[in-house]
Amino acid sequence: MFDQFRDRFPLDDQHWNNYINCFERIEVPAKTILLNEGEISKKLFIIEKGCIRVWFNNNGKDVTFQFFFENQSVASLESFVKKFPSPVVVETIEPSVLWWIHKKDMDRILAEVIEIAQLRDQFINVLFQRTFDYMKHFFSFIKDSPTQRYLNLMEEKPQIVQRVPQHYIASYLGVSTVHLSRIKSKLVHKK
Amino acid sequence: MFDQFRDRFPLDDQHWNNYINCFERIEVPAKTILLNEGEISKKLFIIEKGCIRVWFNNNGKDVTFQFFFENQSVASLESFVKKFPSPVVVETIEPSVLWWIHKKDMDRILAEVIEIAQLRDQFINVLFQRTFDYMKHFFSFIKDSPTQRYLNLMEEKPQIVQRVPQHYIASYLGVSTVHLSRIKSKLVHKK
DNA sequence: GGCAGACGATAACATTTGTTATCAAATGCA
DNA sequence: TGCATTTGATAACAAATGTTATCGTCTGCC
Repeated sequence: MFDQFRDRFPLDDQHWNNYINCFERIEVPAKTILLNEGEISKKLFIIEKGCIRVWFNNNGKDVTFQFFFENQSVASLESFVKKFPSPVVVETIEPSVLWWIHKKDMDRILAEVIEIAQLRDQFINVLFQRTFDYMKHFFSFIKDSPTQRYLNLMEEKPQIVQRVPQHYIASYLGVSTVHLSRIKSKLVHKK
Repeated sequence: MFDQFRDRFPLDDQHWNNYINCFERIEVPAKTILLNEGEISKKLFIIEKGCIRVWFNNNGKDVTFQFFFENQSVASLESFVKKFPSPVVVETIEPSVLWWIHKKDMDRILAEVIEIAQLRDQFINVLFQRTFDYMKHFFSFIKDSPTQRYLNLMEEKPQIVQRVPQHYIASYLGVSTVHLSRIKSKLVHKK
């Protein structure tokens, strides 16, 4: 699982093994809630197999706003970093195989690792990249129609369209399930 | 202008003065374009007086997506950091007094300053905070009606409502100017 | 002072999107 | 296998929002 990341980290084997031993492997069924609204996040997850959605309750309707797949790490970032009650629920969509690490271990690793200039730069790059991704996603809400957002999604993240139930995608795109059906139907009709 | 920031930086006066001497003061009229779409951003601005909007052209309509006021720093972040052609235009709304610094100076300062643990943590915090702000703004597009977004804006950033022409606010909220007028009119009527 | 352009309100109409209800197909599970 | 649940399509209607056009006011500027 971790081998694929090994060469990005200029650490000796002892440190490296020490770090990856902090992770624990679990297997969970679909619809497992990994973090509930209002909880304070203590775990960071990495997905070996499966997928996860992050959503929140908006006046009784659930609104999905992120999807994660294999090899991605997942947490309610704001809650994990700042110890705020999580505004979101983290939940598996498919039966999944996950690795998790406790926040106190993660903090310790980060504190050590950030002294290494190269890793620090990687870390800062990741933070920038995350902001850019949000900006981009946000842009598309301002400028694109729901139909265009759906087309973008198929183009840019086909995994989501293929693996995720459609009603989750609808709320991710900011439309009702009925309307997403209409959008798909119109697209097929035009061909 | 820079005194207000002085105590946050554990630097000796020589370094500090050296850094702030990299900034240059300019006065510009309203509707001055500081960075155009497609340009690569070389300057970071700090606003002493005035306000700035960041917008982009979407099929002939301009869409505003950020406002900045006194004491805030402004750049097309993605362009400034990654040297990409800017997707956005940076433009003054009011006649403004600005301080700017060239990217090559900023990079040098950052490289020096990031070795200081305390400043590095501040820097990382700013990056996190920026991401959280985007998430929050984005959330409100998914979950709130345009009316609610307008109410939030009045509550959270009254400066914008007070100082910025309404048609810019409309595109910032993701509605047409006509609809924003309707929203305001309904709110007044209900009182 | 007067003029051009920017700004904002409003009306009428068009289009998009949401809501509710119903049905069919697929899926999971006992 | 068979039943309950989930998922998705569609229709009919309601509500929200966009578009175009018109008008009045304000503002900066010569």
